[in-house]
Amino acid sequence: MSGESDTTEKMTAALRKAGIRVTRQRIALLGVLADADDHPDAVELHERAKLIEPSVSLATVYRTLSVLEEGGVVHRHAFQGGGARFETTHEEHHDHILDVDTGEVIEFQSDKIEQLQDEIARDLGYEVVHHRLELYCRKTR
Amino acid sequence: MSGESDTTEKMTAALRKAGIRVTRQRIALLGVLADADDHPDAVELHERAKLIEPSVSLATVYRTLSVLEEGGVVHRHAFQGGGARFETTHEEHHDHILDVDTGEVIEFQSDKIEQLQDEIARDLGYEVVHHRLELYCRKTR
DNA sequence: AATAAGAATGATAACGATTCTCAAAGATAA
DNA sequence: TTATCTTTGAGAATCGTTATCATTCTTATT
Repeated sequence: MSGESDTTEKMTAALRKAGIRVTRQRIALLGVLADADDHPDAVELHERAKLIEPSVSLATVYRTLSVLEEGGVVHRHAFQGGGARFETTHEEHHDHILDVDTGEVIEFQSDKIEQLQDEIARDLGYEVVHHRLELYCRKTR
Repeated sequence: MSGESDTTEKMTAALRKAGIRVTRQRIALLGVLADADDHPDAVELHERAKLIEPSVSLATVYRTLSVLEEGGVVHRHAFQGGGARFETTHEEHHDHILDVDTGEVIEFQSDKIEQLQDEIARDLGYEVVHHRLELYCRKTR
């Protein structure tokens, strides 16, 4: 039996793997991110991280998010209104539907759209470095 | 022969048509927007408007841009990095390619992509209210 | 385990883009 | 022309985020 939680070990390993120095704050924040199945902003992540590691400051949350982003561990999204929101990098690329009434975020993926994007760019003499596709939607009921 | 410029008359008419009160500042800003073939931000629009009407303040530029947006006269875009950028509402809807090296903005339009978006949303029980599609690209040479 | 060197941290100031406040000036309709 | 209501300029305030800096912590090396 170890004194360290399973999550701590996992996050430590993940940080080392990404070549990022391991600190209590980073373990806490990465744990929070791994647990989140929504797309929280920095302030929300700060709230959650404080429950695990009360000393984390908002400045460190922002700094760590940038570090994790550079390390390819998280993605930053700048949806309309409010600040940036984050999610851990998982399997395949996806885009987002945003429910304009509830603020809920749904992920989707379409090879067809990706192909069309490449095609359009190519025809204009460009290649796509990255893109942003957000559908602001309302539930049809 | 009129003492008023042709542009002034046109902008005045456009404002009245949109049900927006006519002021010197608004005429100037709308004239600048109509002339712009790029996608300037508020500060840039302020610079240009001051050449026509030196008294315009940045606050009024922001206020007027919101009014014009509500009136459907201009569109506001929040591209990555920096502040919002604006363009007059012209003919058909379009999306944007952004040259990541030069900052240049190219417009494009694809019915196919629009259709696919609607389809994807529909399948998930949503209808698209509006969307954001930006391709961050590099010239292939 | 002790250490040295560099990196990360918390607190808070600073920042850029945008909005708000409020008294003064202006536009519109009667 | 007047009365009413809107818009304006100047600057303060706000929001999300980044920078500063002295202190604390990680890490690699003993």
